[in-house]
Amino acid sequence: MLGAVITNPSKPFWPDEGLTKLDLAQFYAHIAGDILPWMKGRAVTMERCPEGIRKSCFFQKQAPANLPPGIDTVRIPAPSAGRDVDYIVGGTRKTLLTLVNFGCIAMHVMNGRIDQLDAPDWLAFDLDPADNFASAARAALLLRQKLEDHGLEGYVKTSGGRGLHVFVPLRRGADQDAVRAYAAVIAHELATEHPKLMTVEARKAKRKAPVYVDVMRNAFGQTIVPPFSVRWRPKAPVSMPLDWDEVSPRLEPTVFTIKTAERRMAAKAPWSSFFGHRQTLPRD
DNA sequence: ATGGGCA
DNA sequence: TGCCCATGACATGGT
DNA sequence: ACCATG
Ligand SMILES: [Mn+2]
Ligand SMILES: [Mn+2]
Repeated sequence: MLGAVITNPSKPFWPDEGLTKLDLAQFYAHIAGDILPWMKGRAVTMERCPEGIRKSCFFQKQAPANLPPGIDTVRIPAPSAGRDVDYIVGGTRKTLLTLVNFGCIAMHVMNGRIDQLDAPDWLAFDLDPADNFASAARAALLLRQKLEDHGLEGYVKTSGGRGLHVFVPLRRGADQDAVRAYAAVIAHELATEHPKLMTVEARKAKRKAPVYVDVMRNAFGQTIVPPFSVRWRPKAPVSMPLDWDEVSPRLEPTVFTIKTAERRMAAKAPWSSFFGHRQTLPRD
C-alpha cells in the first residue's frame, strides 16, 4: 500500500504541526509518480532526521547494511575521501518509501544518472538569499534573462527554504567539469552586472550581496533536492515547480507544503515538459 | 534507524 | 530482554 | 594542509 515498511509510523516528525512519520510517508506515496522521474537512475544522498525536525539531522551517503530486497545500490568513488561509497539508487516507490523509513525528509540527487555519471542531464543554479525570498526572486528573473541571452531555457522551482532553484535540462554530452565551468561563467557575469544583489563568493564573511549564486551543486558527487522534495523545516515545505510568471518578490514560497502541494500540483505542472526540452550548452 | 555488547 | 552506545558526507576554492 | 560552505 505504501510500498515499504514504515517503522514508528506515529512518531511526531513536525510536532508543532502534528505531522507524523506516517504523514510524510503518505505524502511521498501520493506524489511518487511526480518525484520519481527526477530520482530514477540517480544516486541518492540521504539527509536523515530519524527523530523528526526538532532533533538533529545528518547526511549519510553509504547505504545501510541489510537493505530490504529490491533496493538497488551503486558503488561510486569519492576521490577526496579516498574510498568508494555504495549509494542507494532512486527510481522506485519502494526505494522512496524505504528512504522515508530511514528518516529521510528531503531527498538529494546528483545531476547525472548512474549509467553516465559524468554526463549531467541538468545544469543547476541554487539561489540562496541571506535576507529574504524577494531577493532570490529578483535574482532568478535576471538569471532567466541571462540564460535566454545564451539561448537557454531555464526551469524554476522553490527550494523549499527561502531560495529558488533554476535548472536547465541538458542533452547528455558535456562532462561534469564543462557543465560546472559553464554555470560558473553565467554566475560570474551576473554577479559582476548586479553586484548589489548577487555574489559568487563562497565565504559568508566576504559576501557583499544578499543572493549567493551557488554553482557548486554541479560538481561531481554533489547533490540538490529534486522537485517535490519535502524539507525539514517548520510547516513541512515542499520544493515546488513554478511558472516564470509566478516568480515575483511578492510570492510567498512557504505556501507550498505537504498539506497544500497536491492541490497545487493538480492545478499546475510547470516542469512537465522538462525532459522533453533538453538543451546543449553553447560553446561560446 | 539499526545493530552489537553486556548485565 | 532491555538498555546503552556508536554510527551516519563529500567536493570545492581560498588562505 | 586546513577550513568554511552548502
Ligand atoms: Mn539553496
Ligand atoms: Mn545552496
